[in-house]
Amino acid sequence: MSQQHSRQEFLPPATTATVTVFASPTSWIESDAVAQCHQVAALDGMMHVAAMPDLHPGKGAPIGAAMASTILYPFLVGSDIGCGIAVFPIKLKRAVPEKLAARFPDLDRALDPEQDADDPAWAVVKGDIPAGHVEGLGTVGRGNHFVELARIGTVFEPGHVSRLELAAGDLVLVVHSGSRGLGERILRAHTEVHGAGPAPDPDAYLAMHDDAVRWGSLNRRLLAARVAHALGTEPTEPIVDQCHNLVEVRDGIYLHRKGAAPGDGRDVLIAGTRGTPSYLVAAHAGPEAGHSVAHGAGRKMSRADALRRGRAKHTVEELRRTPVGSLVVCGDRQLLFEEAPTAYKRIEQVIDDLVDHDLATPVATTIPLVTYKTPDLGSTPRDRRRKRGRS
DNA sequence: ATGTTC
Repeated sequence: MSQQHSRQEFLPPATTATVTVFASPTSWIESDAVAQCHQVAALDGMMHVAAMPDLHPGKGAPIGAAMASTILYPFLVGSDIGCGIAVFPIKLKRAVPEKLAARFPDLDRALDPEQDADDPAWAVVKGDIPAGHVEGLGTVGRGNHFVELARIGTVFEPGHVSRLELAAGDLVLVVHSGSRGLGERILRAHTEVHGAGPAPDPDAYLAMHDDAVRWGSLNRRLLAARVAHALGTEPTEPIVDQCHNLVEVRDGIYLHRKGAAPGDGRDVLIAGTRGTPSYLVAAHAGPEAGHSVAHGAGRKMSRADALRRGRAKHTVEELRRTPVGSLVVCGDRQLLFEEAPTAYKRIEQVIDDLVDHDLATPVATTIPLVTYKTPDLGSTPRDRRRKRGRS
């Protein structure tokens, strides 16, 4: 027995995890990202890596993948535990992008439980704030996060859309945000001791992880409520709220999702870009796909490349007023270039790949009207203080 | 991605 044991140490792992890429051969998939999938596949305990058509390289681990393992690796979820996309119906009498863009509240400023005690957005908080973490509550964050006012565009599945009590032309708020500093703190606490190694006490990690997932969902509700009130209407319950950075325990296996949304019989909003439609899909992914679907268009360029190439190719004005006629509220010029639609893959190709692999059925598109990322240029600190005073 | 950078 001991002989058998020692012999195995000189052999390759008995089982090498499978890697499946759910994309067509012509889809834009960087070889670096596929290489990362194979690095993940070589980890102890790894069983299967399912790469989504929005796959792109991440920091250490690929983004746009579901990874099933007998061992829990916190770095495969990353720091933004609980990040996800929620969709909230919203009713407005008129939707003129210019007028509405000016009314968005400052979503870089956290809701303070004492100073903002009378803010009506608090009504969406039913129980305790997860982990008691009030820092950054109600803020959208940076990177690819946003709050978007959009209208339902093409309807592919009329029955499904009417079951959601929606119709073409109706307005929705799409909120993409995560757990801000909380998830970052949870990953850092692990990494400082164990690096990219497994969680020594998976249940202890999962308890903190679950807090971050709940916090992210609550934060998306708070963001939607802040915007709804600022636009003169009441908050609603989300019709969709799927988290794409999390680990799910399934039949005793840890299914890590990093930029992959739960796709087993659920509706998912797959984000396009700040200038193209997004797709609401009915997801029906099986085990081969890690029960998952894509979470967005997926980056085609690194942030550095997008900034360098974008400055040569685009003006700030054309990025703020997009091809679909929407406005982008983003006072951070660098972020505006990093998040340019041309820095992303074509969302239609991502959706086609999901459909071709029978992972999802398109239900409807959402067309942006106003995408809020961070307070606008020309909005000085004094302007923002005055705006707060009014709201 | 991030209570981040010099």
